[in-house]
Amino acid sequence: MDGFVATYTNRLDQKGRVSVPAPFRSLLAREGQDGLYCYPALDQPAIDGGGSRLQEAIASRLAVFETFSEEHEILSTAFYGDSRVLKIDQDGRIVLPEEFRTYAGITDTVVFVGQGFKFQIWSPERFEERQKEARTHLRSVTRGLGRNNPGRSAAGDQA
Amino acid sequence: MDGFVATYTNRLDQKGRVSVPAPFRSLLAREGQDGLYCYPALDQPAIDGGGSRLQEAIASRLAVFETFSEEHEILSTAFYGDSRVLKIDQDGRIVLPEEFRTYAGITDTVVFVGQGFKFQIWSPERFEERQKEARTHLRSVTRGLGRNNPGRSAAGDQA
DNA sequence: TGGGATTGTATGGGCGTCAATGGAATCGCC
DNA sequence: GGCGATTCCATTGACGCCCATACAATCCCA
Repeated sequence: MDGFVATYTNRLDQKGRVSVPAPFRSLLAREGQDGLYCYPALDQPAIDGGGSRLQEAIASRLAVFETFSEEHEILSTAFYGDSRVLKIDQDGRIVLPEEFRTYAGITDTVVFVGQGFKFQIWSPERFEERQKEARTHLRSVTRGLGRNNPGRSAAGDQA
Repeated sequence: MDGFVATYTNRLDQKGRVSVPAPFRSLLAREGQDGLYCYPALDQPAIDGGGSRLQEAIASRLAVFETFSEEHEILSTAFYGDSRVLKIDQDGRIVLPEEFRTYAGITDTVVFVGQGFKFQIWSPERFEERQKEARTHLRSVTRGLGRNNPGRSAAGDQA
């Protein structure tokens, strides 16, 4: 069962470095990646990250369009232009670029959230808000289904 | 999977030289190119640049049209007629020809934008608009529009 | 079974190297 | 010899690489 699972909270140091959770690192290594592929999440103030599977997913979305078509041009600008390949140093850390920290509202602490074939990087505060929403939403859904409270929300707890 | 990824902003000096971003240079080297293949982008005030993969993409794009057909003539003129092979000096810099700077509205700063198999060179001002447009477009594509209609609507597959 | 040792991870900091950039020097064509 | 173009050199600042520390979980062994 390969996939990014669980959430981890790590701190940024003064250089803007942060450790990628070890389980995520070993999964990336298994995908045959040395760098970490990242871009701003489309509909959330967070950063999407992953390895070759994430890249392939993006490439396949572009592949349906004719090369040099206007559609291909503009989408590749948005996809690749906003992406970064972050180098993972030998201690397992990355430096989060300024644009990403701004976009996600990150200052000195980040949350890594596993999402299967990719994961997300959040600021703790914003992730907390989102979790709250997700829980109430989930509760209303389960109530509607007439089930018992199944327990925690899907995204799990702290590591 | 490697391609041109991310955006870099570099300055032109008084001689019109500008550093090609180091990651782009190493990718060009891996493609077995020493020069940088460039031409004015078809529908945008920017310069397309790349290596052998870009040239192959152009060739295969042209190949679908019959030689001497009107489409072939028009496209080959656009792709080949105004193209240049810019020499990369030993410090990793190129000299942007006057025609290119004029076409792209470049004065003293340029933006290199990765687009996978190629990249583009923009003036910062114009790129900002273009980027806004691209992000908006991506959002609208990803949202509601038919995800299973790769052909005519804008959307590809799920990522 | 308890405690010490060991290992792996996260984190902080020092330092050398490389990339970007500006300017000088050299080459070549006219 | 003049002038543009190319090569070479110097500076600076960021980044990668390395080492040190702290802490927790695990293992080993008496």
